[in-house]
Amino acid sequence: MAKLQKSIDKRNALVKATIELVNNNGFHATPMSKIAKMANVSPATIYLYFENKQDLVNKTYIEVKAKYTDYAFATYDETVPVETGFEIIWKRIADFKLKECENAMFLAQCDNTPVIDEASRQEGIKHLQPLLDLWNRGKKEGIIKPMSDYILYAYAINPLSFLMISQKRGAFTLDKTHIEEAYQSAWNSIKVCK
Amino acid sequence: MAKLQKSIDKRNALVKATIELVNNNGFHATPMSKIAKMANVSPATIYLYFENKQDLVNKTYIEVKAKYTDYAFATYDETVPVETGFEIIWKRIADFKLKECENAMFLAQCDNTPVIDEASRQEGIKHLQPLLDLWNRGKKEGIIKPMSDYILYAYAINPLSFLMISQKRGAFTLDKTHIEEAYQSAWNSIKVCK
DNA sequence: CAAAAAAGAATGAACATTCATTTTTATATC
DNA sequence: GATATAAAAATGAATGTTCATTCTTTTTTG
Repeated sequence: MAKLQKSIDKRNALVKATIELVNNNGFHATPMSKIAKMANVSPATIYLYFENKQDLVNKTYIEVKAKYTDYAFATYDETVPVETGFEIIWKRIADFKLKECENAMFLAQCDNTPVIDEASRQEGIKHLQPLLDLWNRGKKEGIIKPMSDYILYAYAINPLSFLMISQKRGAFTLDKTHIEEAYQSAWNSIKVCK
Repeated sequence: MAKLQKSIDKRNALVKATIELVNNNGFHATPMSKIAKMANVSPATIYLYFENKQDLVNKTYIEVKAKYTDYAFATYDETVPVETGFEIIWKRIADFKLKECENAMFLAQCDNTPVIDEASRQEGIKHLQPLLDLWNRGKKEGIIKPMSDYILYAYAINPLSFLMISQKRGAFTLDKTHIEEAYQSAWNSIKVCK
């Protein structure tokens, strides 16, 4: 196998192990030695790819966040009507939270704790711009309530994180019907009522 | 001062210090020594009140959760109409998240990470029953959508956590108008549309 | 065979918890 | 009410472990 590919594989294995261990044990209980073991690598090797533990977690966060937004906007075309566009993006995000559960869990944990550098957090937010643009268009057209993007995100998108975590904890199961109900709730919370 | 009162004060100081340090640094970066220092107590003293670090965090979680639900339902009277009851509880919760920011932040962090024992988590959920009862009544009366309590909570209540965290991070400020907008979004997401 | 990558062992710091003493409190006695 | 004393509470200093990171050596690659 080519040297470069091997390096990429090793790096990916480290990122994957980090996600898995942090998800299951929390940041406080995932030592570098365990990450190394899970990635089949010596602890020292981690430091060839990352500066230190904080750097490893920051970079993992940014990469997962990028994966998330790439997925979210993959099928979105900004020429589409606002309501359609919102549904497309929303359903993709819901899909991501269901299918890429490990990645989504990791983001949820990072977004609610102080484990991530402020700089890396800012970096992660950037990629969300297409959704904010869509909302701005919706506001101008009088379709979406003229509220802060934070409130829109809190009601339209963030509830999915809560549902995903509940599902992961085994408290309840998120099926097709639930997703449809959730979508209606999301849309009802941000659309202008006629 | 009476001996008993002094003990209570010391225990409270420990709980308070735990909340503050975990909020600001995360669980992984709050050693017992710092908790002790902030509470003006010797590290050894912590072990007179709590079994170990895990126990300290679990107990802190349960106590804060109880404070949260006590506050939420303090002015609620279950004979009131569903919509009124929901508004009363919702506004109290919003109030709590704004005024008891430290406590609310701590809960948000615990609810999104694996730092809390499953048993303690279960214990914390119990106190939410009055809200679930209200929702059941609303469902029977055809006022509230017949959805899982998890979905209702995800849309009606959980967004406040996201808004509070955003506010704490300085990203935006939650004022009276925002709260009113948020309330409307919450209600719109769970009410049956006529 | 030289350079790069990886490894395992070593290092030193940080930490949770315990231990041996000291201090405080409550009670009993005068 | 003052004093003595036993029990309880609290302490600061160990203890032993775990951990992130580095160092030296070995292995792999081109």
